[in-house]
Amino acid sequence: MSKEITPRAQDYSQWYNDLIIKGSLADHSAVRGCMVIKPYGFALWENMRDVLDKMFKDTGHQNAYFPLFIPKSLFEAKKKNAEGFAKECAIVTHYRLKTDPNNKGKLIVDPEAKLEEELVVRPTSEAIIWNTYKGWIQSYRDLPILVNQWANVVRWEMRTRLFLRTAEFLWQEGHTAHATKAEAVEETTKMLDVYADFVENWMALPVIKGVKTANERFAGAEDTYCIEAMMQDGKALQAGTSHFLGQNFAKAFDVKFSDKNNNLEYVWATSWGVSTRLIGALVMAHSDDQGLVLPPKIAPLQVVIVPIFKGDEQKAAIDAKVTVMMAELKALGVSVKYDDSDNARPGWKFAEYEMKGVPVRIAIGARDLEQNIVEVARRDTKEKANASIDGIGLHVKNLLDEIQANIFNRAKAFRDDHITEANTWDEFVDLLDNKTGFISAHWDGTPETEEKIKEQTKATIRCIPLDNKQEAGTCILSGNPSTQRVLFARAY
RNA sequence: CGGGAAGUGGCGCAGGCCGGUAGCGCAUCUGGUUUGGGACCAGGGGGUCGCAGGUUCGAAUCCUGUCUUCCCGACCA
Repeated sequence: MSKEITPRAQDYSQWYNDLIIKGSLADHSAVRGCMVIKPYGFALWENMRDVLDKMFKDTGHQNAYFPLFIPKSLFEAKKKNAEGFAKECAIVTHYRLKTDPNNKGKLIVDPEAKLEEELVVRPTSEAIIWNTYKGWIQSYRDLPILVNQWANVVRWEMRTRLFLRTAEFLWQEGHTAHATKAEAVEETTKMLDVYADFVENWMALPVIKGVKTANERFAGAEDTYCIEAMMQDGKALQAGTSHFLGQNFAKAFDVKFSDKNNNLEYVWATSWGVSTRLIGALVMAHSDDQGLVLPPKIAPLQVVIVPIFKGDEQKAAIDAKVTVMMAELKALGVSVKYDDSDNARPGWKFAEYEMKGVPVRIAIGARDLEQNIVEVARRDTKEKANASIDGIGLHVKNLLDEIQANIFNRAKAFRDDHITEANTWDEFVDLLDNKTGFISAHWDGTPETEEKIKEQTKATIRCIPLDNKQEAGTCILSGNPSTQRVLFARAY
């Protein structure tokens, strides 16, 4: 069949692409570097979005929306930020097309319709938002501002991969303004905790919280905090970032407020975001050679019921039982679909729902009815077991919880098993090439050394873990003194 | 931006060197038999061969140009 997936061991990249496309999450589009997110993939994103949105609101944030276009003069106001993104910006220069006088039926850009000032299609929204905040903030009484927006952004990447790096992607970006540094720093770490909570407890993906080195820091930030996850090939994937922006943007956009003592002060800022890239992380971390493996808590569909029958009589008897089971499951908040379509046989359906990563499958046939049981198959381990129809709702609900926990534990065991300490350069290179994963090693703290390591091995410092212990050592490359180990890895 | 591959029914591909008006698998439609791990039989529908020029009596095939996508690299918060 054309539905076969390239095994992980054979070609990891192709395996990933196959999962995305054959699992019906997304497709390539006619636009270079841009994908079509299909209904199944979008349902997954919606579930993730809904959970995050509630978490943001529970921590006092509100949603708003800012323009897609940013006037170039505003964009370049914060120099460091602008330079960081300059190489991958899409620019609007004209506002009208006209028919081509030399080529009937074709359109050309109307040279008469050149914009006075070019518009940058947002790669991120700090500039337009801080320009707006200037008008919102006069007094300490106007602070804090805790705003989030769900939006699309465009980054003209040279090379793209479905979900992991696309020219256009969906994300949320929080932008907050505070009266004090301490409050802004607290916000930065609070949102990092929210991300870690979400990714670990909903996506079942263990992460390491840390802070980025200067080289990897967000353009315009004082500090970039991150959560780093490990994929099944041992590579790292940055799953979310939270930036402490200091007063950088306030100064660039002249945003001041009067404090209680009537002194004018610059506002302190944070920004934080996660994107559809998380879907890529989810897929790469949990799935197998049979298809997607989705965590029950965010799976678009948690349970599918497949009937097996000969003739209308059996079908009617099965339908009756299924109706009862469905009601029971739905009452417990479980999403369930009864696939009694007659255009595919049971075996085909089994394979199809495994491809799509539906956590639990229930098969019910005539011989099950006689014994009042069903066959329950779990996607994560592919184990099958019979279960009594009585109390099936609770049974399945518990099973979903068990699957959620198992997927997390499995990923965590793999992750922990692939964090290794290296104490010599040879050891470092050997681990990177042969064992893969994260390598905990001493670093002398200079950007130059970090850069050299990257050039020689393609490994970057993923983060300095927040709970890092201090210990004296010598840098893996330079031999200079070091006070702590940092995490290196090759990354997506 | 460098290197490679590819654009042919909805999807995946063959045909191309050697030009003669398009074929296979899957999907789809109709009828029937089936249904506990990707069913089978019979019949049917669907394609200006990426686009634009050129050579030729004749181009999917040869030539020139062009567009797009994918993979590898460089680049990447």
